[in-house]
Amino acid sequence: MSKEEAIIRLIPAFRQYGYEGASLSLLSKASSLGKASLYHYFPGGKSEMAAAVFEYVGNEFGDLVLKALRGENKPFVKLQAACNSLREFYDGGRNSCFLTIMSFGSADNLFHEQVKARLRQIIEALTKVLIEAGIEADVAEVRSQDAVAQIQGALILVRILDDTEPFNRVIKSLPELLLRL
Amino acid sequence: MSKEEAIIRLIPAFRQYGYEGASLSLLSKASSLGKASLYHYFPGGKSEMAAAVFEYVGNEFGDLVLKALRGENKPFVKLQAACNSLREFYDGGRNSCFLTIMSFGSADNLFHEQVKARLRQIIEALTKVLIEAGIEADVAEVRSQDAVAQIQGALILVRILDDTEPFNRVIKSLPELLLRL
DNA sequence: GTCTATATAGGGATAGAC
DNA sequence: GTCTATCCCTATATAGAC
Repeated sequence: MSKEEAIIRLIPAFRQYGYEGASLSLLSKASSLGKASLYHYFPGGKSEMAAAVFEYVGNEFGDLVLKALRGENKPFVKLQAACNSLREFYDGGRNSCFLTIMSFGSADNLFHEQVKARLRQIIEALTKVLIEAGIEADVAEVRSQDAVAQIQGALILVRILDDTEPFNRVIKSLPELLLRL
Repeated sequence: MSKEEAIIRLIPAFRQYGYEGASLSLLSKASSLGKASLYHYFPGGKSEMAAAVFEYVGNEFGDLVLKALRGENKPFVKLQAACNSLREFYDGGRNSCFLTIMSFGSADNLFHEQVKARLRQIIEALTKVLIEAGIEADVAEVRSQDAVAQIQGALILVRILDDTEPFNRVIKSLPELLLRL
């Protein structure tokens, strides 16, 4: 098994149980690897596993969502593409966001700066598209922040209410909401 | 020390570290009570402590925020009052929401239904005010959900970005956003 | 690279004195 | 009602065989 494969198998465990909740026995089961094997790939232990997962998922997000925001298409088209990618990335709202997961408990102590950097990157990419669309810079920034908050909040509602509708609704309305006059 | 006092002292610990992250040693320090004393007040152990905290905070929210949504004032006035209470309740965005905290890891297994009930209660109370204001029922419900999501998301942004502005902005714009035509 | 077995620390929880 | 001391279990992490 490759390290990448190991990381991929760890993702759902951290996603569902959070950093503290994902015990090594649990991670071992989830990956079908003995504890010692996990330590072979991640000598730094659990925190290194979480860091690897966080980085991997972050890159995935970059390739899938942020990529859609770059390029030469019209802003509205790019936003629509990004929203489709978002739906895929979050599995229609069923996946929790790692930024949220990593912002609690001791994970926050360990990863605060990295999480902050990722979030800023997302907001910045979104802001750029809005500016392209002719929206004033400071309005664009605020609106991007609000959009990200809306998504994060929707993901929480989905978890709690056992209903993916809040997420789908947000995703559907997002491009127009962002580009409103 | 009364049980209520014990609960009050436990609140910040659970808020900051989450359910799994709040170890008994930590809870013991936070409350200035020995572990055995904690078990005197909460024979059911940590889960009972969390349940008590969750209930207490929920009641606090009811007395402070939901109360503002009842009564005879005009909808817009009630929403403004509720937003002021929200700002107080979340300490300007510095407090995380217990609904979010309790929706991860094993806390989710333990408290899922209670968390869901609380969230529904909040959405319902909000929806009722919007209906009073003449908004159609299904629009009102959707808009209430979105508002709650916006707040939850803003609280996450605040945590991650170390900046309370996203929360304050949402709170400020919420009454008009909810009652827009 | 993966396993079994084990070391060590910290977790939740209890007993019993005061 | 609060403490000290302690129990048992699980958690993280490591050793060493294959």
